[in-house]
Amino acid sequence: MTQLNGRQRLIRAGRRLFAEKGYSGTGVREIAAEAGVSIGLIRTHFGSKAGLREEIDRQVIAQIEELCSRATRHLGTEALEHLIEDAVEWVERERDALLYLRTSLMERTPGSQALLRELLEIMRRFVQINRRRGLLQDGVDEEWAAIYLVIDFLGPAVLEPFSEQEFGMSMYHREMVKRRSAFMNRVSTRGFMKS
Amino acid sequence: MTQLNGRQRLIRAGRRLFAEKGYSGTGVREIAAEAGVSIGLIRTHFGSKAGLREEIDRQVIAQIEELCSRATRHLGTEALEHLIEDAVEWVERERDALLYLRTSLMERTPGSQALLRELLEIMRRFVQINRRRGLLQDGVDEEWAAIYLVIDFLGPAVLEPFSEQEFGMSMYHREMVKRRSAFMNRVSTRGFMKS
DNA sequence: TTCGCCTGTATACGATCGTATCGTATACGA
DNA sequence: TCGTATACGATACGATCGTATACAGGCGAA
Repeated sequence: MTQLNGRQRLIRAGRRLFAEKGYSGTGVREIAAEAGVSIGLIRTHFGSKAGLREEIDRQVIAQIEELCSRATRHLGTEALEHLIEDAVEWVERERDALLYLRTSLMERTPGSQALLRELLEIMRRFVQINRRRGLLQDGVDEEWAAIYLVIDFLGPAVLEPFSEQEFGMSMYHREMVKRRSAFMNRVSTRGFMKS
Repeated sequence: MTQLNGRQRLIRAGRRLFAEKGYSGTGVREIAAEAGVSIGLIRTHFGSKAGLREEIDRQVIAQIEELCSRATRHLGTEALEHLIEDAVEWVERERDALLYLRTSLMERTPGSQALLRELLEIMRRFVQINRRRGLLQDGVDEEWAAIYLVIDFLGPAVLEPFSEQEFGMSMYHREMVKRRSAFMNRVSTRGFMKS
């Protein structure tokens, strides 16, 4: 991290702090201090605090797009498993990005609307492709299937900050993921309750 | 609303503004203005801004507890339908409370941890009862079933602020709810994809 | 009545907010 | 080696933050 320049360090620091304490809960002095640079640099590179957020938004949205579109190249329940596994790997690599995504979604950032739409579009396409391949059960409400997939993608992210306390480990811990993957696979093909 | 006293009006105003713009995004002057009282009254009744939030937390948590425990007195998929329908009625009556719940959960309020735990406990009990009555399929991961239920309860709340834009109506609009209820019923008993 | 209490208002205070300004150091091509 | 752009720092400014203080009217108990 030390070899990063001021601009990149500000992005890192901003992403982490916005994720943890929210946009309006974080001051520019705090960001600059964590990045180890002076406050003025925010203005130099991003114009303002809001400009910094926009840049962070852009980068995180790009990561999510990449993540989802790579996983949904597969089909059926296999694609869902890929999505979960890719998400785990991503979270291990860029945990701050996930928590930022979560916070941003809750704060109704300019970028968060775009992010949600992108997520919905990806899931809609996924459902559509699977229907064409005959992998969808008959009579399924396709729009709700897409919404359902978005919710189940975001769910663990929403619970993540409470996960250590409630379950003793991260929602993206290998063991947790294995159980989640098994459960989701089962639910999506057979359900879990008797009718 | 006009016949409410200062204390109650502050709670209403705080709940709405915290829900919309977050805790640190909302100033005490704004709350007092919306409530139509003076700033000093926050200190009189709640000691501080944080004290006001704690009081709001208490009230919203109580509402959620009431909501969930009433619905889960029923069994099986019928209980899930009840939960959805009760939630709709609650949202129609107290829309701000739902949005507050959402925001609070994202901000990791002192109260939000308690709320999530309560939600988990309710769902765990629900799963356990259904297992005893033989309404659960064999070999289901019960802990994950509870987590899954929490996620699917919170999901629409998370999407709600984007719902009007993305779907043209609230997540708790009758039509939306009907489709959601049907989809969730189907998924929980049969899934939606072929294996 | 008078006292104390409760609800409520008005305003002042110090801290912190985001932003603007001005400064220097370094790098690099002409 | 000069000119200029870029990278970065120090500090000042006005606004707004949450909180504290001072005080006013209403009301029941003495």
